[in-house]
Amino acid sequence: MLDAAETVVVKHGAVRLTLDAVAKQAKASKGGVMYHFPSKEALLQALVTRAIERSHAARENLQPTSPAPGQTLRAYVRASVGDPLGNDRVSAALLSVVASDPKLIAPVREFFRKRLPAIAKDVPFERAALIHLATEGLWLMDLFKLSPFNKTQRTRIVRLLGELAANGGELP
Amino acid sequence: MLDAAETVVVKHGAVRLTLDAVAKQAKASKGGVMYHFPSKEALLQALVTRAIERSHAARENLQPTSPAPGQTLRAYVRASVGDPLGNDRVSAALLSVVASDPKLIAPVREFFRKRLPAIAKDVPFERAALIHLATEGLWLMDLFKLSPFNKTQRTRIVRLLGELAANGGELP
DNA sequence: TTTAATGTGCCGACCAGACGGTACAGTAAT
DNA sequence: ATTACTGTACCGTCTGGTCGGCACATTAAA
Repeated sequence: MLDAAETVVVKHGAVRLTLDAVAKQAKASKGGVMYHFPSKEALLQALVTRAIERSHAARENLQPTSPAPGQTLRAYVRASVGDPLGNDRVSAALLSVVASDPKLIAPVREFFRKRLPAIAKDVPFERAALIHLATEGLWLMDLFKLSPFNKTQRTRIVRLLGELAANGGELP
Repeated sequence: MLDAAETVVVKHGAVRLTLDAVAKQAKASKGGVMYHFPSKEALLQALVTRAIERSHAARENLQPTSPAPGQTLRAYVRASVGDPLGNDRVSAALLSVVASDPKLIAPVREFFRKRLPAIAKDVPFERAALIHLATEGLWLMDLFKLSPFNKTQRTRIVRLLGELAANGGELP
């Protein structure tokens, strides 16, 4: 059922996430959808929860073997922007709708709040903050298709972010 | 008329930007709104154009007197994230709706594409890209109320961005 | 063993409200 | 007469949500 909802969101965007559309995609009836989710908001909440869990898992899977400083931050960078919009089209499509509802955005905020200390424990604050912001910036701009960088430039930037995180490299 | 639309967007969010709501806010009739804008999309387009112009003007107004390298980039940083969500609540509220419509997002993308070379001409590419991304990241996270930084931290970050842009400072 | 009762999972028709847009008669100023 | 609206009424569509009911399975009673 949630799979069907995600398919709809990715295919037609979150604005067109309709109970009917989900029902159709799931080869069920609207009544059937309403049976599982008491309201549309409940459905959206479930989607958000799932997206958060997936994002969390994506980073865990890239967790480094070596405990050298900055490796966790580097894993986060790779998990987030390693390949353009590869992993998480669902979050991408969801965000615009979720953003306009305080109830839905709250768990996402919580997720972000907890993630920062988890990934940046062994890196100086300002460096970690900069890398974190740039990574999120790139992710968000990709999502809105707003990024002014071409493919080559993007690759360079991602590499730079990884180096800054792990090797303590300096900016040119 | 556009002022009224902006008021509605800021007060109730862009999802509730209704022709009726705009008419009511402008103390006019719906017919009057439709007289000026043939469709709702036209109204949204006008709002987007206005927001872009305002953003452009905000940066121009902070244009530096000295032509030292990085000053333009620094002005951009200050104009964008100098104070939290001070200048441009309209763009903020608009974005979530604009993002889900390719026709509306296109001019924004164009704006971004042209802005990057304008602000980063006299700064090494990787440095400029990093500052640009971090700035946009901070702006977007502020907008979605997703930023995990408190006020003190935010101030530090903004200062860091300015220094990296202008003085060629290095990361701690 | 047959029959009745209860609960579950789902269907599909329908409803009420919101919204974009149309139509049109009227009006006040230029 | 033209322009720039107002005000009202209306339409079609979309959407979230409700509601009665159906098929089926399990359980309880006769």
